[in-house]
Amino acid sequence: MAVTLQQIAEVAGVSRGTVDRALNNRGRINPEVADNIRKLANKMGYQPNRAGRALAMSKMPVTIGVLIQAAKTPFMEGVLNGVIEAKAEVESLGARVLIKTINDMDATKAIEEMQNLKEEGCNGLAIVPVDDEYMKNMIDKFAEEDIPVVTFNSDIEESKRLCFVGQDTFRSGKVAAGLMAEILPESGKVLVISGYPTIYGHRNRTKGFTRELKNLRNDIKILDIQYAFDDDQMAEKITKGMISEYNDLAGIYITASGVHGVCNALEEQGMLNKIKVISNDLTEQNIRYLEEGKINFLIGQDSYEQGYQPVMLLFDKLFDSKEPEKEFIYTEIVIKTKYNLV
Amino acid sequence: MAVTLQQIAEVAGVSRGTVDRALNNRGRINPEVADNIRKLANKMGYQPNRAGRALAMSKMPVTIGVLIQAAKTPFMEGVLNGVIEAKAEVESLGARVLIKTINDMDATKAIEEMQNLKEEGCNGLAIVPVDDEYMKNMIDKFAEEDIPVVTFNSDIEESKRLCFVGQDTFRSGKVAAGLMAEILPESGKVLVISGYPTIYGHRNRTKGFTRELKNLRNDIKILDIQYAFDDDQMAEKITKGMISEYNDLAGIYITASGVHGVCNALEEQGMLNKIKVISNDLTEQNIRYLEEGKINFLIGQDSYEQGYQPVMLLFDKLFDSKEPEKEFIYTEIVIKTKYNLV
DNA sequence: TAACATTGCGTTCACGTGAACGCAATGTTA
DNA sequence: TAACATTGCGTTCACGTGAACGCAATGTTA
Repeated sequence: MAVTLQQIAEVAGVSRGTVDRALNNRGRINPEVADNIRKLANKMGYQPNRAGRALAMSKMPVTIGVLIQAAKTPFMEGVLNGVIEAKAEVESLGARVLIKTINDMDATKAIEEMQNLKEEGCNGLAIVPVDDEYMKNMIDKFAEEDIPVVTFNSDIEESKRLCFVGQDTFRSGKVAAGLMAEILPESGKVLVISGYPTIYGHRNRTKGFTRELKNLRNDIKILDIQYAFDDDQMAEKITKGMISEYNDLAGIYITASGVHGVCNALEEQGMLNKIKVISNDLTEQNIRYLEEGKINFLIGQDSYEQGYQPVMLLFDKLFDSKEPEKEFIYTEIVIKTKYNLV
Repeated sequence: MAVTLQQIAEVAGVSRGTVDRALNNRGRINPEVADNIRKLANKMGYQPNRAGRALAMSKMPVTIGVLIQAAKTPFMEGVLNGVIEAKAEVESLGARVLIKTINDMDATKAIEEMQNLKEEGCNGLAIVPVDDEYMKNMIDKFAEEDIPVVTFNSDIEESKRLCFVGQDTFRSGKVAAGLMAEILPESGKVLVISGYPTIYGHRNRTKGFTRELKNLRNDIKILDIQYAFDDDQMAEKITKGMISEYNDLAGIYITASGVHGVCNALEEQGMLNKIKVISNDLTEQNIRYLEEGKINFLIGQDSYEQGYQPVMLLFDKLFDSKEPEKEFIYTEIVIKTKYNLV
């Protein structure tokens, strides 16, 4: 049977209140007495009973805010599912979770909503940040006021956020390279199409991909990285250009949006299935192309965990004073073919 | 703020006890009154507070038994981690989890341990069953005594178990076929090595694999299925035989143990990297071969979920009277290369 | 030295629930 | 009709915890 505060109090010969003060560092206690009690609690294997704590804290419930884009992509739906599941779980323990969706993650709007959430009583915040100086300052301000902020999906490393939950994008690029190396024929050229080079994740993916592919296949030449800025028409134009320039083009890796344009180009030039295509993100369109066999692999993120974890990390911190184990909590890198979707 | 029994009682103009009787179907209540209260509770969005329930039930705690092999494979460690995590979670709500490991899942021994667990007060059981008539009867007996049994990893479909948590093995075979189709060269032969044909999972994997590969690649000939009975030497002998018989052998799919034998054969005959190898299960040895590039893909199971889910399903059933959503709860089919291990 | 603050403890209240008990009104049996 | 059972409710207790309060002993300030 589990050890309770009362049992510790009896063994220590003090009252329950004193044990409480000792274990929760509330002060107003003789340091020696506190130390003894802590040692005793440790020896007896005391673990606070969550149910008791939850009831006692229901007067001042832990309140977690979640600020998230409203975008209706399968990825975002997965994230939202994770958030909702976590919400149900912590709410059954008396906590509150306020979910705010905004249409586009514009920094000014987001900062405004952060302020609103604070005024609604949030003592912890999970947010998909944008790379913006004011947003960083806002996160730091929250942290200084002892309102921990967890970033997820994207990150501002220099900020005082508690931790980050998301993908290791460099490694994601390496996974793509490993797959490409498996399916490429003997010799040939590979095209890398990146999104905005200013976006950290895109830069990292291309870096991981090119480095590892060079390692694995010295019979393959990687063409200069092309930037399509998440634009399908641009991606299509680039692809067409490369196909006509290099008749031994064997593979294309796209770090971001633009798959539609690439597939259009391949189809028009009759190169579908001849040129291997690997991309990231389980968007609806990407999934359709995967099912149709127009692209070979998708590298996905565990969207559910990216929603679930931030809420839970904040709850553990605010409810149990439990710090996250790591600063970077990387979600699994998922390889998807048409056979293991869902 | 969350709705409580007390609030419902006030609105309904009855006492809290009456609401409790209505919502938990305890009888001793006017059916009309009960019906009204249930409707009201629904309308008010009542969700029982887990913390309150947990405290109230701490006199007769929910007790969950887990019966599991002691094998020290990475897979089993993952399962055990999942069980341990779930244990911590439900114990913090006052429940108890008794974990029993046995060295080999011998039916007689397992049945004995099931009996022991029942005598120790288990009111729910998670078990990796073996295909055995007596075991099936024991599971049925438990079910009849209102002790729900969840099977995981393997299953006895005909039994009265609550549900099964594990892999869809047929689909797992199809995933392997999809990968094989991607990496095989133009034309050639593929060898399928199965474990014991009597084991449901092995049969299903070969079936899924052969059917789908035939679909995808009519330039590829699939050789007659060979049985290595999870034996490395047998697998090695088969592989050597096939290599010398067919000089266009291009791929090998192994449903079970025997990868070591296959790799030995390939190495001796200088065919490493020339013949593609795909197998199942993230054993230590398999992972090493994957890292060394001797095998191309591993199809893995989500071991953690296979330990975590059964305990949670039983807890939800026993604590919240919540039935599992499905009879078959399939864990994700994971594609592993050396780049997305862990 | 009087007035007040701090230290170091014990005690009480409240949180929401399930189980057990109480008890009047009504039904059933011999 | 007396003795007992059942129905239909209300009431109380207990679970473990955090916060607030109480209060004597000791320290600090003017």
